[in-house]
Amino acid sequence: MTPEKIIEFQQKLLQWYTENARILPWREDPSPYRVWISEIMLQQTRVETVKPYFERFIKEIPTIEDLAKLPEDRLLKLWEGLGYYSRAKNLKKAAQMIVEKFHGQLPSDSKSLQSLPGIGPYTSGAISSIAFGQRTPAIDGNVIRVMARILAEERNVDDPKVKKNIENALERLLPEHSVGDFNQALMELGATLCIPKGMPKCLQCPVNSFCKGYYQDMAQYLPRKSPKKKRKIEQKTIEVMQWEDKFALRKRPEEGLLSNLWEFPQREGHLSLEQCKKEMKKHNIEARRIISLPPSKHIFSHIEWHMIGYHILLEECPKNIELTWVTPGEIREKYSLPSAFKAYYAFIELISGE
DNA sequence: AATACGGGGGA
DNA sequence: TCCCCAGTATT
Repeated sequence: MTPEKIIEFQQKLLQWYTENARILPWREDPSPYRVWISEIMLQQTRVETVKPYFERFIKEIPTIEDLAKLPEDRLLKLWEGLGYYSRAKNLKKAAQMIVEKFHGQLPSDSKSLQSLPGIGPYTSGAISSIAFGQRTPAIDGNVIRVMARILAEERNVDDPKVKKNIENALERLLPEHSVGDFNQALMELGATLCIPKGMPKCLQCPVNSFCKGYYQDMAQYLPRKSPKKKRKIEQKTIEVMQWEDKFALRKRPEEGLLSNLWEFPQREGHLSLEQCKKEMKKHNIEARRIISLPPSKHIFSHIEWHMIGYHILLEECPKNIELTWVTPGEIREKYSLPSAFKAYYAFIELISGE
């Protein structure tokens, strides 16, 4: 593109953004802290999902210092249901580093930002451009799609070489001023017009005259990506153990899936009622009554849990150091229980009459 | 280069 | 059922 064309592209896109930008909580005051929190929450997560989490988070933890000293259990409770929980743990780690190494202020350049845990190539570019006005690209899934269509890039965009090519093309398009708006405009375009599914709304697009994919009538078939691999299926048996008005939870390990979150005790495989009774006896747990609960399925990005469950009513409280006994109300207020256990949590709320 | 890591919404 | 989402860290 000629320099004149580039200027025209920038103007068209920014003008469209001025008129069509959605009103979002993190846009009303794009301070570095708020932009940071929003960008972390928005990683692989839809805008509509993030909105309520963001508002609640900022209200309770308004500054980096507050975040740096926030207890992890409280942090995980605020993150409950949002997924990718290492984001929350990295957030606190990064806040402590910012207090220690950067005098409590987020650095403005993308290189320093990337030295903080949880901040990679996309997020560093987003923060430095949106919060600090630095001329850095912010390439997320939206931008990849928009650029692949503009360039009519038919190669696999999962290939780092192809991604680098898109980055180079985008660098040349970045304006000297309003870079944050420019980056957000590209993402907004991807989210509202240049959409991933269904027909892209090219007729409404402010930059369709620059789009090679549009002229070749190819936009809807781009970008091309590597095929996904299939999920592994795991069978689980969930034990909903009740003693008086309390239920047993245990804390998951520090590493791996759903680390440090709470769960109902579970065993590998689908145990029959008889096997379940046998397990109870083996651990010297006296059950008054065991009934089976409806099966439930939970889909992660890379695993499927196919769960069956048993409600196990106990005579006395077992002296198992692993287990923590809590009421449904306490779970709701204090314990971070992943969405995978929703069906069984709903059951205990139901039988507790809450 | 491939895999781990959540959860939900829409076709 | 599958894909995608304002991706990052680890292997």
